[in-house]
Amino acid sequence: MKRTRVRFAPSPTGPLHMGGVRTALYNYLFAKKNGGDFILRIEDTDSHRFVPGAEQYIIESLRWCGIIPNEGVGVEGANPHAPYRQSERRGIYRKYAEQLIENGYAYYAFDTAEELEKARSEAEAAGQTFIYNAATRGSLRNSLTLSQEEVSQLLNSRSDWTIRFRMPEERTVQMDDIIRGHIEVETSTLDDKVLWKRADELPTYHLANIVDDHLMEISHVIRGEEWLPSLPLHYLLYEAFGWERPLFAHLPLLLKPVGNGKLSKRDGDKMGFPVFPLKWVSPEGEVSRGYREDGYFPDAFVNLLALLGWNPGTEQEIFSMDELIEAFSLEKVGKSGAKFNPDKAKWFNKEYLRMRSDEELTGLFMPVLAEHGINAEPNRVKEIVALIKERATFVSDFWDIAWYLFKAPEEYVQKDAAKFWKSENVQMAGEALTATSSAQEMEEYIRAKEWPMGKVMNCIRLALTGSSNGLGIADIMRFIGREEALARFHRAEERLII
RNA sequence: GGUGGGUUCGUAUAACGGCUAGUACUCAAGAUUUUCAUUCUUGCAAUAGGAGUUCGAUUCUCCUACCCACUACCA
Repeated sequence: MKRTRVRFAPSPTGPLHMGGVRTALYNYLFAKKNGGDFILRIEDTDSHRFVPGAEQYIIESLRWCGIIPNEGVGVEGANPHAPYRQSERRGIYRKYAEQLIENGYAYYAFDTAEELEKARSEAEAAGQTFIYNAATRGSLRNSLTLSQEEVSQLLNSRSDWTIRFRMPEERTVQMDDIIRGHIEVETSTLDDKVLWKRADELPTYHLANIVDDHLMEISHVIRGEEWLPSLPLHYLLYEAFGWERPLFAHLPLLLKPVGNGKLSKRDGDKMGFPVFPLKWVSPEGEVSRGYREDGYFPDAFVNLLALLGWNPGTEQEIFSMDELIEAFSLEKVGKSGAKFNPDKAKWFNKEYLRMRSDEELTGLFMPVLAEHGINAEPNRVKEIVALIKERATFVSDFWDIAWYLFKAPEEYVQKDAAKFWKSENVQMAGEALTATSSAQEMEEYIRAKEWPMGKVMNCIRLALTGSSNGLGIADIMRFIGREEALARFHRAEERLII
C-alpha cells in the first residue's frame, strides 16, 4: 500500500489563523494515525502578497501546538523533496506548463488586464457572466486564435502573457471527496484558469499545487472547503498530466460565533477572543492577540480546535494529542461549518489548568507575582496555587483571586463596607479576632457566643481583603498569619467610617 | 447573477432506517459553603418547511427556503 503522505501548504501572506491551525492539525493527526508523513510546504507564488515574518510565524505556531512536521520547511535533516518553498522551486514549473501546451491541454494567452476587464463588464451589461473558456476563447487573443508567427512574435516581445488551462468544452467531471462523497460539475461552467504568469516567472496556485503534490508523492489532500470549487480543475490537471491523483478531503469552515460567515480577525477583536494562535504584530505595527499570550495552554488549544468539526462519536471531550491521533478519522469530520464558541474555549483551558501539577502552575505564577512586585517563597506559593487552582481559567486569574494573600488591601469596596462594616459587627469581629489564636478557635468562639457567623466573618473578610467575597477566612489567616490579620483589621478600623 | 457545498436545542455535536432524540458549553433554579468561586442536583432548549419511499425517516429521494464558499495573472 502507498505510504500516507499529507502536507500543510499555507501561504505566507499574514499570520496563520486558527482555522489554518485546525487544517494543519487534521493533516497531522491523519498522518500520525496512519504512520505517514506530515510535510510543511510554503506556497509563496504570489510575490505581491508576501509578508515578512509570516513564514516564521507559521512555523512557531505549529511548534507551539505540538504539530511538528517531519519533512519540509523548518525541518532539520533528511528532506528528500527539498526545497519546500515554491519560490525556491520556480525553475521546475514552466516545463510542466509547456508540457500541457504540447499535449493540447493549455495555451498561451495574450489578453491584457484591460481587455479582460472590458470583456467582463460588457458581459455583465448584457446580463451575462463572462467565462474565459470554450465559449469565449475563440474570440480572444491567444495561441488558439492567432497564427504561429503572431504567437512567437508576442511571446518574444511581451512580458505579460500567461499560460491558461484549456477547459474541456462539454464534460461532467466526476469527483469524490472523503468527507462530502460524490460531486459532479459541468466543465461548461468552469473557466480556463491561468497556470503560469510570464510577468513574475511563477506558476499560480493551481499548477504549483498539483505539480508539487505529485512530485512530493502526496497521498491525501486535506484542505479547507474554500478549495472545493477548484477541485474539478485539479482533477482535470492530474488527468492532463497523466498522474495518479491523491484522495481529497475538504474540511468545513470555521465560522464566526454570532451571525454568519467565515471567522475573521475582526470578530475576535469585537468579541474579545483571539483568532490567532500567537500574538502577531503586522509590519504596519497593528497588533493581534494570540491564544498563547492570552494564557491558553497549547494542549487545550489543540483539544478545542480538534473538536471543532470533528468528534469521535463518543462522549469523551478531553483528548491529549496521542489520544487524538488514536481516535481521529476523516470519516468523522462533519460537513457543515462550525461556529466557534469562545465560552467553550475557556472551559477547555479551565479543565487543562486543573490537570496541571501544582509545581508547574507555581512555576508559571511566580513571574506574574514578580510583575506585581511580589517576591514570594515558592513553597508558600505552591500551597496557595493548590488552594485556588480550581477557581481559575487562566494562570493570570491567580492574582485576581488571591492577591490579598500577598499584600494588604489599599481600599475597600463601598457596597460591601456599607453592608458589613457596622458597629456591632466590628465589635464582635474585633473581640473574636483578639481573643483567639487561630481561625478554628475563632470560629468556635463565635459559635459559642451564638453570634451571626456570616456577619462577623464578612466583617473580618472586608478588613482582610477589602471586599466581602473571596477565600475562606481560615485559609486567608493561615497564609497571612494572625499578626497580619490583626494589623489589617486595625487599619480597617482607622480607615472605615461606620 | 452563475456554480458548488451545507442545514439536529443559542453553540459544538450524538443517534446500523427502529426506546421518551443523548452529551458538553452557556443560561436558570436548588443544595453545600462564613461570602465568592468550586462541587452536586434539577431545569430550559433542537431534527428548516413540504412531498415521496417505508410497517417505521433526524437518517434515503425530490422540491422550496435559508446560510456559506467560489466566481483574479490571490492562495
